Amino acid sequence: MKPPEINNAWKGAAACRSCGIRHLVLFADLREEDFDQFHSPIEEIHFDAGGQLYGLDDPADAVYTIRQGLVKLVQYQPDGAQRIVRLVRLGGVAGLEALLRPTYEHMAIALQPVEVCRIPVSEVRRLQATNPRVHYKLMEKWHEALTTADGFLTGLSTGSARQRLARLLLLLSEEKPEEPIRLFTREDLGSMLAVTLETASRTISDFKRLGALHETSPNRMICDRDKLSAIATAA
Amino acid sequence: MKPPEINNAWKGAAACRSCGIRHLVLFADLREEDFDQFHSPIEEIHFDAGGQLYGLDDPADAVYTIRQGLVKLVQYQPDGAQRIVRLVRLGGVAGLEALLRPTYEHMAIALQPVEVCRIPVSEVRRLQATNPRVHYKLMEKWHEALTTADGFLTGLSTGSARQRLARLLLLLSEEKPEEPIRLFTREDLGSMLAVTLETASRTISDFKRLGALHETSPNRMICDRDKLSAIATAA
DNA sequence: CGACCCCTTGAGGGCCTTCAATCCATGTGG
DNA sequence: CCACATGGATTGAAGGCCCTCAAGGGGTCG
Repeated sequence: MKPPEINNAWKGAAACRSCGIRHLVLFADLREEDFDQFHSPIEEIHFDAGGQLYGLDDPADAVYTIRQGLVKLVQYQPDGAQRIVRLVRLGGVAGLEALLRPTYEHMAIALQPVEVCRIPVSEVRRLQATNPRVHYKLMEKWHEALTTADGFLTGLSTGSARQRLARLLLLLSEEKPEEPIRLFTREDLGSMLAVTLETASRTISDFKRLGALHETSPNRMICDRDKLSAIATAA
Repeated sequence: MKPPEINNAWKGAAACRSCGIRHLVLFADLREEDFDQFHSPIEEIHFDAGGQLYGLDDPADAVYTIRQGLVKLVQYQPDGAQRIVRLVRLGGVAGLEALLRPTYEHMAIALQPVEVCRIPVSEVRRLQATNPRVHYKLMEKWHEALTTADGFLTGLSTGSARQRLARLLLLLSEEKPEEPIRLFTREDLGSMLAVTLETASRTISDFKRLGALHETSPNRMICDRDKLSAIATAA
């Protein structure tokens, strides 16, 4: 167990006013004077793949909006194994429980190089109290998280391992179907689909043989979404 | 397919002021004058087991707080099979998406005789805008739903069928460990644990033989929580 | 009493897990 | 520059758990 590298970097105060994805996140519709009211700094932070945004039971004093990359939310099963309960992508928010609880209820880890905005809870609380739109956006984010969780339950936790993996790949490739997707470790794949890493590996290999996946460079895959759809819904 | 019986009954306008579980639900901390502001009636409704609170894609114009009984939230899997994604119990809320979406995203069915309060969306919206405590309670309910979903993912969708069933039984018996719990159909059990109804049945029988379950009357079981815990965490 | 629904139990087979060995890329130290 | 250690990926073999198909049991209701 070597100590983790310095895998996050503070990139300076965020420029919320000119944020390119503001419409996706909490501060859509803020007015100029709202920005002037910020008391605590909103930071833009980079994490390398594997970097930890926050840990289980860490003091929860900020929520994180994802500007780029992919973050996994992990819980521990009764037997101590890990289970990935959600993925958070561009525009998504991690750590919403910080608004209600003193500590985080998951571990949040970057699956790819990630850019996030770290927003202190105090700011979110103040803004949602005064600004109904922030309040509405916040509820949308809760709903988003819940919808994702439901999707994991119906899509990624039922059916054969082949079907589950195919559905996950469809999910990962839906934004940019033409571009290759970065796949993560087989262990992560397994703990997302509730199968072993060996099964994940075998199934990936199988998909490559079938032509449903095409590996352009190590762990970068182009998805044949038609073939994957056929597998995902197969009897 | 016979048409469903008349299995719900309007029980009159709810007496929110004197509600025994008000501290659990959305209207904790309302003042007297808030109640006077109600425009649409809040109804108290009874459903028999099997009764449907709302269906998938129904127009969503109310949220439901559960006063008694157990409600399942059901989604359909890609192959058309049903999947129970959440259970809602005393104090829980079903249909929160009504605040954000025009239609419901699940089917909500009573697993037992159920008492609910049906609260029109318009009332919730108005109250949360003016009353920060309602707004806070609402967020708590979102969080509650998400926590339940996470529990389903980590506890009820991983491990062997034996472990999953044991965990579910622990969940169902945690409120009143001494009292027998009503078990639902093996099909529902299966679609909650992502196993077949036969496996659910076999495992129940097995638990009875082991003494982990004791059947007092048909489908009423007393749980030996120690034995179930041992099974739930077994290697 | 028979129809119906749900539960139970059996037998066979397939999928996935488990244990294990090998391969490959990377990085470290000699 | 190469040997070696390391961590992840791949593949094999054996076995067990769960699914599938099927038959029979028990309760309820017309």
